Amino acid sequence: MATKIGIREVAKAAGVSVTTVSHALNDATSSRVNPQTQQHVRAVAKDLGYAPNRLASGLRNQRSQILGLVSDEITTTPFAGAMIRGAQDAAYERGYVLMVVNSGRDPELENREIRTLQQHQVDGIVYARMYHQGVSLPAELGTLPTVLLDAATADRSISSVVPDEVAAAETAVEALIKAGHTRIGMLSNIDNIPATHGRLQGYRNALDRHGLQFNPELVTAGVPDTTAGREIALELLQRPERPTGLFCFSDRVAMGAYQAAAALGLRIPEDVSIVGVDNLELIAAALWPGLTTVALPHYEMGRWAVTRLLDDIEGPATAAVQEMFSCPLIERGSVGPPPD
Amino acid sequence: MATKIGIREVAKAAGVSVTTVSHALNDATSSRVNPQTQQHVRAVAKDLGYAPNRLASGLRNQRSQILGLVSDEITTTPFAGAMIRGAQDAAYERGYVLMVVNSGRDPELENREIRTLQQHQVDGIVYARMYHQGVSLPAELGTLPTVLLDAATADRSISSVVPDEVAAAETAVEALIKAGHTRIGMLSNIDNIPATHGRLQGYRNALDRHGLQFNPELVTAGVPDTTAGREIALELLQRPERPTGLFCFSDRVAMGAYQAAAALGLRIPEDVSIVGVDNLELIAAALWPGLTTVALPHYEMGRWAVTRLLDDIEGPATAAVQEMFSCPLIERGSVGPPPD
DNA sequence: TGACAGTTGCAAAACGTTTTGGATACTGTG
DNA sequence: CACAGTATCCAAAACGTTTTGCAACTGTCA
Repeated sequence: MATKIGIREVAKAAGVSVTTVSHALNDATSSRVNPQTQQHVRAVAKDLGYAPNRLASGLRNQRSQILGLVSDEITTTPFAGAMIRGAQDAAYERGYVLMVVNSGRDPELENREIRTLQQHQVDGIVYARMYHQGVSLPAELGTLPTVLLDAATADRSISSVVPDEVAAAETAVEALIKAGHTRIGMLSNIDNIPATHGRLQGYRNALDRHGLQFNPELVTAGVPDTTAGREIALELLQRPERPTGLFCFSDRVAMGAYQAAAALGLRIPEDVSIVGVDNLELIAAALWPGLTTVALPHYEMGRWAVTRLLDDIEGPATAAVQEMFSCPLIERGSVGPPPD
Repeated sequence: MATKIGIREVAKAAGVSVTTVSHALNDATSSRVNPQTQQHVRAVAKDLGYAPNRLASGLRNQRSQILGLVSDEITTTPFAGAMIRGAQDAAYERGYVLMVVNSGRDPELENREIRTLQQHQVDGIVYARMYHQGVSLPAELGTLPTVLLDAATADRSISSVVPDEVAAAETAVEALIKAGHTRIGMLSNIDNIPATHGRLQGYRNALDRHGLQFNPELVTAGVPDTTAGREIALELLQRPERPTGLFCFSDRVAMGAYQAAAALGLRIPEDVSIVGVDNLELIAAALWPGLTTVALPHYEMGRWAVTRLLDDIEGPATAAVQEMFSCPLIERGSVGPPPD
């Protein structure tokens, strides 16, 4: 730990110039250095525990090997972890590292944070939002390569990735249909976001596809949390023609449905089957019986976002692409045949 | 967006040297520049939208203004978000930015990641672990300033912050005692971690302090998840002398206790009162009635960790300190007077 | 033997800052 | 009028890399 060892120390120790060291370590193919010297230099470098200073090389190369990840409230949700891990893993594999920054809902703060990232010369930015339609990007981003995570721009001008909400709902509802249910209710969301419309659409698609009639009487909506879920489920389950299957907007809502069923003395899945959306371990695996649900692929989306970003940065320019990820069904114990 | 504007562009535009620009922008106090010129330079810089290149200044100053945050599986838990946000907020306020990296359980990967952070010349590292005792730091860290988040070293050689498990349990159990309970059971954890011992200790302390006898018959332990929680709760609630209050190792375990109570036809809190630990919104607020629990202050611990780290980095050397954070009681609806 | 091509190595410039050690002009003093 | 002292500014070096252009050497061929 005497002196910080840099490229000159290696050069001195190996008896060559810094130029040669640099060539030996980086340009594997370059014929500017004798294979023997190269090998020697590498050995010496390893011996000394040489680690290049990335500030210096970033400065010289105009490439920091840093990616910015800016996000809004999404970091307060249980999904944040998976998304960020996906992004990180992908970045790591390609020699990049992530600078994570979150702004809550404050656009002023967000702009300052973006400027900070730019001062650190990030090579690109992953812009993660709670999925709303028509996100508009802050002007600060300028020409910096960017991709949207869990959101999309109205004009489709930059690449983005979101879950396929429609297909997710179809999968969920079809799980009920395949179990034999024909009177399937939905506990929907009142928020005007893509997930609401997409999942409702998927619900209708699945009914249609299997020759079941859509019945507005079987759909209610509320705030997508457990308390509201319990209330609207209570109401729905007390309608004269009680549904035997319930498609819930989210796992949290489904938890409310469990509570409602318990309050009414209905057993799951014998009396009523339930499926959710999200696959929140904390809830889906904890409920009793376990909740059958479709998983939102946050890890995979995080991965995709930085992979795409790095392709943009390192490769030739290509057209923006809007990606949709499908959501697999996770079967636990909340779906069974309908009572007769 | 013609040419990237650097300090020279500002200098040229302001009709002064780069030296003067640098002085004008940084050294507010230095008398090396005439107040008028300083003001002028600043105006010009703002006009041009000048933003210093932190790679360059980092290189020159041997200070990157970057902090590394390395973590293990903790990023897969629901707590990660809050911890990281706390750390980030504190960093941001002092002009630093966070590089987040997670290694799962792979020490090999972790070492490589730490080396990467060092290549980026991070000024210090927050090392976040699931709270185990006697964490040992990877040798790679060398002399880099480090603070431990949610863990502590055996030798107390570096600063660390953990929740005060004992006090947390005392708070929780006292909530039951104050409501009038005298037969209080505990659903404990079988893992050999500080949380297990600390919370058990706190449970005993609280009983002692209020003249209640500790009764081993009222304590069972299991894996700290909902399924196991249900089972051990079922067992405990069927003992001849049924406890009227239950102190649960965690909110997930408490959720299992809710299920057990429901299975036995016991109402909460009329027949049995329950308190947990963690304050996981997803569970505690969703249960019905809401779960009274003590909150683990992850956000605050994250904040403390980087604040302390920055003090170490920027200030004079001080002795390592082991910090314990207290855990406030969050009252919802699961505690009431015991049945008579 | 001399010209030439190919190989291998190096010195030096550049990336965008910060800071040191002057230089210059101005102020007042003896 | 010379002089020290002060205020203001600047040129140049440095941080640790990468890369360009050039030099030295080797061997080949006429």
